Amino acid sequence: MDTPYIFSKLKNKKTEIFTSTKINEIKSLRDLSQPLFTLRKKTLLITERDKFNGLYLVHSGLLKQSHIRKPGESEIITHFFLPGDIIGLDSICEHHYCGPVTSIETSSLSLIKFRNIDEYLIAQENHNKLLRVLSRSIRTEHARLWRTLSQPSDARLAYFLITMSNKFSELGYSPNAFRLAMSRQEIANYLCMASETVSRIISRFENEGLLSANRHDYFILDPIGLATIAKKNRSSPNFSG
Amino acid sequence: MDTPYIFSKLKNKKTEIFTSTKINEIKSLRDLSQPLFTLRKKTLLITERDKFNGLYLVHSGLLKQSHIRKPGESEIITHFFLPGDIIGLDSICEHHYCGPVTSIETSSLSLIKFRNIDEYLIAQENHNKLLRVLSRSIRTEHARLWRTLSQPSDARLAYFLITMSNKFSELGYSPNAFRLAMSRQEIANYLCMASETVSRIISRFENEGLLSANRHDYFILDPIGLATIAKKNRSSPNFSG
DNA sequence: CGCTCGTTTGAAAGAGGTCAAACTTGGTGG
DNA sequence: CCACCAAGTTTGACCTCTTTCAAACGAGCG
Repeated sequence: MDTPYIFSKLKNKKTEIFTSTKINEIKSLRDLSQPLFTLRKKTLLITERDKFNGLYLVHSGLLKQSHIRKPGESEIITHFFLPGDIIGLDSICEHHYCGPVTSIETSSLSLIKFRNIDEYLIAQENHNKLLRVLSRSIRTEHARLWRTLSQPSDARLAYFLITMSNKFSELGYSPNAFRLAMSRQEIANYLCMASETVSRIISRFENEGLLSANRHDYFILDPIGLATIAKKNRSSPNFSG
Repeated sequence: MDTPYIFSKLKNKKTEIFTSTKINEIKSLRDLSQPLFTLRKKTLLITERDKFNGLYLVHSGLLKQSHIRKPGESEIITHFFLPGDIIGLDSICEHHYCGPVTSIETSSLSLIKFRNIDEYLIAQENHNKLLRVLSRSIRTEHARLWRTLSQPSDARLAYFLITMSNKFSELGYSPNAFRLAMSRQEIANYLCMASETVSRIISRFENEGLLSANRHDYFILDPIGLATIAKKNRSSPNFSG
């Protein structure tokens, strides 16, 4: 199947709408941030040696955070940051960021500067916002990692695609037709699998009529079927629901 | 090898010392908490339906938090809580706790009540403490899960034992001789492996002279060798350091 | 003393990783 | 405009690790 017509739309859509109820707190954080700036693709935003100086709010584009590995080793990707995501939550009150952050495609961001956390957060209101965001972040990250950890690779990938789909949906895009700028290798590193496995499973999904994938363009044909695979897990093959 | 002499000491040691510099913030949080209470072994502290009403500070004993699974499925253990740990960090500003929390052995705890988070956290000081604890918790949990996720099972188990060793060391106990009240099955669920695999790897470690394990009592004979196994990973067999 | 539950050990099967080769695509230069 | 090159992707064969199934073992408890 060729690239669906909707992809051409997606590629040009540059809006930065924050429509999700989930990110209400972020909206107000955005008001406190510095002006937008643009980062060209494959550019380092944060190096491993940068000191923590604030949170970055992603307005458009895609970035990744990775762990430092020895040369020759495959990189470990800990986060993909999409529009609406916040970079640096795990580094508040620490001296340095967790790992280098690189843009995968051209992205626009704004900085919420933290010269001194105590100085910045004088308003009780800001404190509470931040607490909420942090606590939610712990929960969702933990849930995501546990899902990844405890499930076979097809379920991991299906869950990843559904998560992406939901994110795009929240941002006002189509949940079933989207472009993922990251490579297969990067998806594999994010999900802790070999890139060959990602390829194989995508091929299998295509054969089963669940989705259509052409390089960076994905088209989910059977969201329910995909969700069924994402929910299945090792210890309960006869899953019901 | 028989149970080393030190175990008898450990079993009777009921102190609740918080000597770690890592948990300075917790110390002061403790001052704000309600009196101690005791929970008998294998007792539910938090059910899946309990509404969030505060953080629990563990003074002694051992508890586990799990995820709700359908009957017949093996449980997923997301956390073990040792003395000095805080239960509920991922549930601040949420309505419910993440999953049921059960004591594995007799434990003593205190509650830091949060009738209303805004009411409780009037003092800026408390806010900052909590921010620090939360941010650190995101980072350490993330690191732990990534380690678990990306490494073979022997490295997972070695890392788990080292983590336990460090925790006991921080609490003022011996780092090389300790009692873990959880069963093999529970360790396996925590590390996302089959309990048989845990058994096999422990046997292997014993044969290799790395440790001696007798039911719930563990005696680390070669901490450096264990650390080497914990650090090795899939993509770099020729690890150096 | 015998029961039960957790643990250990063995054998077989399956999932995923590694290695290697073929293929596709986008960019470059003639 | 076309040929070529480099990088990413796909596919196949093989191998290793882990799980699963099954049975034996051991300790604690009535």
